Amino acid sequence: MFSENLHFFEKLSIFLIETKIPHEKIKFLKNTISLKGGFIVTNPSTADVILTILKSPARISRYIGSETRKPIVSIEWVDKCVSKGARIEFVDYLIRGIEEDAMDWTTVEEEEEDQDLFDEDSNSSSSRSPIYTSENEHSDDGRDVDLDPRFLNTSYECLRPTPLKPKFNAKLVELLEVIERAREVNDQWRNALSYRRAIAVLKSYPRDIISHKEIKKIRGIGSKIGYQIESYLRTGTITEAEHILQDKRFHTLELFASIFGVGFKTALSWYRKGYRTIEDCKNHPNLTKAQQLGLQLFDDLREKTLPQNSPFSKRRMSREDVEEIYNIIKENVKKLDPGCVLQPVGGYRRGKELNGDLDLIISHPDEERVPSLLNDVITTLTEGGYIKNLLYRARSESRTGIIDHLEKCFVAFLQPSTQIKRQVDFIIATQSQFASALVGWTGSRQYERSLRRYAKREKKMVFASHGLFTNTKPRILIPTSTEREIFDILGVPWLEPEMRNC
DNA sequence: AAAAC
Repeated sequence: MFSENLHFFEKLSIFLIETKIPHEKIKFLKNTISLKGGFIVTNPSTADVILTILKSPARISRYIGSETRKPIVSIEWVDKCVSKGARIEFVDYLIRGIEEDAMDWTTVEEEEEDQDLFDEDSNSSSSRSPIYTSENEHSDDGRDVDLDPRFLNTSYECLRPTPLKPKFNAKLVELLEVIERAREVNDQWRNALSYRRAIAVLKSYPRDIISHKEIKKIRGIGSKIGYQIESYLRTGTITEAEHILQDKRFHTLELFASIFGVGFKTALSWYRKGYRTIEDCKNHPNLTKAQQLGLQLFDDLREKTLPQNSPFSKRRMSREDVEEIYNIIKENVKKLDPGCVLQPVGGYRRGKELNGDLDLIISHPDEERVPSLLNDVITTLTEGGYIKNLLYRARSESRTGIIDHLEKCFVAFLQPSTQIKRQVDFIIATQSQFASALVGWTGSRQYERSLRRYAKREKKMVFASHGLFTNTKPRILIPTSTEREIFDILGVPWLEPEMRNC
């Protein structure tokens, strides 16, 4: 005879930790709470209950400070109340009850030490609670689906093949890439990394994701991205990605960061100064040497970080463009010294159709010849009228401002057929460095990241583009002569360059 | 801070 209690949150004051909850979901929670008679408070000490999606006590304590006398409850509790039409007990949703001792949870913060290495948004699949329950309990994407057995569920991307163009989940990958770029351009690299890793999973997954239950079993996809994927499965899109694509600020930041010599921090600071166009940037008072060149050559080199479908990137190189340039360089370098060994690397070697630059390793069997090699190559190609500008140069002996210990030079190279200046990166390696330079400069960025992490954590070795070392006090070089040998020593499966596109 | 994978 009782009708449903429509105000089952009556007089309940709630403090909501919004961190890691997708915007949509926050809106839904706030709406539901006030609709059902509850209210949101901005101070945890005035709340009856604290709602969160977070699971790490150390993490939660950052948002509620020393407040330990309140129950902390998972946001799923709200979903459950809605579906039951009544306020239900906290018990099954308690992250921390009131009686519990505050001691064990204001302590440890060590989980963060591996920041570069571990995705803050990831979790081990076993310890995960079912947080993906949507407001729509009857959506048909909720089937419990096992992971595809062909998929290697690991957080090391270098252990599984990742093709350049995913056969599955392509639209989803595209949307998540938008969000990843937005994070990157906003200088949230840790968060961008979370997306990067989720994208890598989806690109290597051997079939379309069909259920959010499937997603939560995958290592490397945490709660927030899991939610976004769930909403993608329901609606066919991710609203945040759609919003980003409409956002002028995002496009401007991407444009600025695509200037050679301008990174995300500078792009942000210029945007905050009110700059909106490339012309605005040109008037900036103290441009660095690199930025002056980047702006001067902007129309030639504009493709640095811009994705293929960006309105600003029309000048990426086809494989034929790259080959034209490569053949010219090869001819001239061989004429200079027939002993030189040339090896194109980077995205071109991984099979990319459209490339922003050409990365080229040059080596020589004679160690004595190597130190003068780069100068000679640059001189020859400059005299030949090909190299028009030097963009960046790093000598192996300089200790600061060096990407790795290999000598290298980035130049603007005039492509004869198009008369467009293209970026060519020369990397010099001795014969003993050649194999690791090959592995290190073929990429992808994410592949290299996971390879180094795997070497360090699983094998107690340090992999760098100039060599493989033991991870000991004085590092000891482990000699390698081929790419396969490096893979064997590290114990990672051999992957063709085309399968390192994570 | 930026250049690279």
